[in-house]
Amino acid sequence: MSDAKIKNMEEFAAISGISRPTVSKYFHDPDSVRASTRERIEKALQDHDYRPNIYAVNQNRKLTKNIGIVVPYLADPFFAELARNAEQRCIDAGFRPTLYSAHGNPSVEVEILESLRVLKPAGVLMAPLGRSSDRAAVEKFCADVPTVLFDSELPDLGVPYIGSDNAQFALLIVDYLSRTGEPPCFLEMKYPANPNANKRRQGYIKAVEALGLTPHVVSIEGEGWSIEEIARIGGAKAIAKGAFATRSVLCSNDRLAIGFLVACYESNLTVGIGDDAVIRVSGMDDHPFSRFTCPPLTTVAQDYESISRHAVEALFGAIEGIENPQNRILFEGKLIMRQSA
Amino acid sequence: MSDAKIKNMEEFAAISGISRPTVSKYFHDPDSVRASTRERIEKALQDHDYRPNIYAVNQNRKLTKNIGIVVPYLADPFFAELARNAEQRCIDAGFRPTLYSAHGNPSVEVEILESLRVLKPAGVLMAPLGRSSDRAAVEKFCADVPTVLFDSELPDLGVPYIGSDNAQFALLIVDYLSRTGEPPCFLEMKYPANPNANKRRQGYIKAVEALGLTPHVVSIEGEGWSIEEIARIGGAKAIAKGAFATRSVLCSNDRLAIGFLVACYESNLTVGIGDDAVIRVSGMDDHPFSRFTCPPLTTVAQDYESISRHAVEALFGAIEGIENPQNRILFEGKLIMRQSA
DNA sequence: CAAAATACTTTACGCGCGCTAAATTATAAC
DNA sequence: GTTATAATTTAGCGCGCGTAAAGTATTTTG
Repeated sequence: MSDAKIKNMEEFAAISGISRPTVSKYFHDPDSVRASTRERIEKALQDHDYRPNIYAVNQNRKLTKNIGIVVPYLADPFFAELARNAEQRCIDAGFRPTLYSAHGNPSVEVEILESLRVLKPAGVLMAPLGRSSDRAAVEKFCADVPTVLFDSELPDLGVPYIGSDNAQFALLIVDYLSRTGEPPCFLEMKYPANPNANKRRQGYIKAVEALGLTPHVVSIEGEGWSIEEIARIGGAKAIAKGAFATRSVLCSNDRLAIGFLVACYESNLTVGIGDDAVIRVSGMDDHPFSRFTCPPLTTVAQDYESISRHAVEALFGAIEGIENPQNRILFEGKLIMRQSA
Repeated sequence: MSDAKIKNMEEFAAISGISRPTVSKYFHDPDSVRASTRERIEKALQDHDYRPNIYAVNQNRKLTKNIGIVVPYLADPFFAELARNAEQRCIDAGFRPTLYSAHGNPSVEVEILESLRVLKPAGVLMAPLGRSSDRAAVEKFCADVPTVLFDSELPDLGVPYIGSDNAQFALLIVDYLSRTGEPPCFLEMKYPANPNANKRRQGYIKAVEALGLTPHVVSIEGEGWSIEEIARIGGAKAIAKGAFATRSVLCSNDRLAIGFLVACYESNLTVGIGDDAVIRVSGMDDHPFSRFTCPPLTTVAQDYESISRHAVEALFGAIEGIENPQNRILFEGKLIMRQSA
């Protein structure tokens, strides 16, 4: 490794004994040059460690190799995992993903889109905040940049969407809980962040009614992304009021369930399926932390793998201008039985 | 808002009636132009929504406004929070932060540094993986790019470091636990990911010995970042073996404690300070989830705020070439008393 | 072995903006 | 109103690379 630093492609081309346009071609696609020239370039590359200036490259290419990955709340390990998965797939495909979190804030979400425009990304993978998202801003962005939405849908936007079949989630776990004990009540936030919550509630009601039973929905106050804390406070109140008609609670998502478990603990309700337990609690999502609650949380697992894979593939399709007829793909969940229910 | 799209600064300058160099100056620093010209530019900006091409800008500036924020494991909410905090501060200072996670993988960490070189960032804020980091690669990077390390130190690297006074953490909580009950045993991973763990163990030993007592360190097997799972498995084994000499366990960090709480649950040990409790468990870090365990976790809170603020400030100093004599700043922790101990 | 096909080289321009020096205003100070 | 000062304009080069056209070398084909 020579320490003589190479300034630009011109110099590097001279050193490797190949013309600059050919070297440029090589960096764009190594297989596009003859094997013998490729070898010469790669030999020079070993000795001199040169890399094209990314700014000069992107200035001249119509399309950059950048991909934006936008999630609503990165401090939620659920989104961190989804983002990580998608990120790796983009890298493997030769793109440069960049991660953004709206931190639960709609104006931050809009700012992210603005700053993404400047980056002229090839495409964007976006899990919107949901209800609080600036629909118009997102719609306009999607019209300008190939975008695939995931996790949370913005209805009727005409943008490709990959997510979970939330109604099926509810059906699955209502079925299980009803088979193994009392049918569940449903715990949710009164003003949930995204439309998934509504679909889960509807799925719950339908599933319970299909069993000829009466649904019981408990909606608690509180907005924003401090979901565990909202569930802890609201859950304790609901317990004190005797709001739960049965000894089984299905929470709209795992973070709510985690908070509700604390509420139960603080209300001296033993949770689980043991003899001493007085209440069963379950969630939905298979949040990374759900297996480390006490007791470990019974839940419905999102198909992380399939969602991220299909989202990325749909994006690559959109980037290449392929109109996918299947504009909306939903994946089923799997029941994860643990000790809480 | 006219829809006529502006191609470049030349065109925008013509529309706003100001010369291009002045417009350029404005974008570099709005206050560097006369108020009256600033108004004219901003008026044109309202009508036409033009933004300088970021690639052309960065190609010509010696120094970009990019800042890299590198953390070892973004799916850990602790790092997500630290990153978020630092990110916001960078934005407020007019920089463009980009978030990277090594996902617990040393080779990914090196790749991040490589790709950061290409971005020619003004500076980098890095929480290294720790023990598994490629020291040589990090050292070389730090020599080339202004870098501030935080959370986890790479000793004797001569790079500014902002972190916590881990020995003080241990002292604080050993003191508390010993005052209110039996002195704690110390639970840790045999091969911890970063040097903080060692300092905490040393602090624990010193604190216990200062009380004239015998330290008991329990080191469990397992490597990597699945810390809760490691603690669950290893903790259960240790419990079964009767490895804990006292009825009080101090875990090296909150994630270990969260896993250990599950081990206790599964071993039918009631945790807490109530009459029925047989063991007290505490952690260190004040992990975002530590308040939602059952029982809520007693811990020592890292000073997120101070760490991120000082790290960012130290970085800004380094960017401006200011040699800070105080090359290493440690912050004290605060005792957070909850129901687990 | 000649012709055709492919790969490469040379030349040259363009991308959008940073930056500078000199000339020309506009503003502030007296 | 004159000066000193600050702000702006004019003019033009340079950054590093993409890309196109035309010519030359190499490989493939028959």
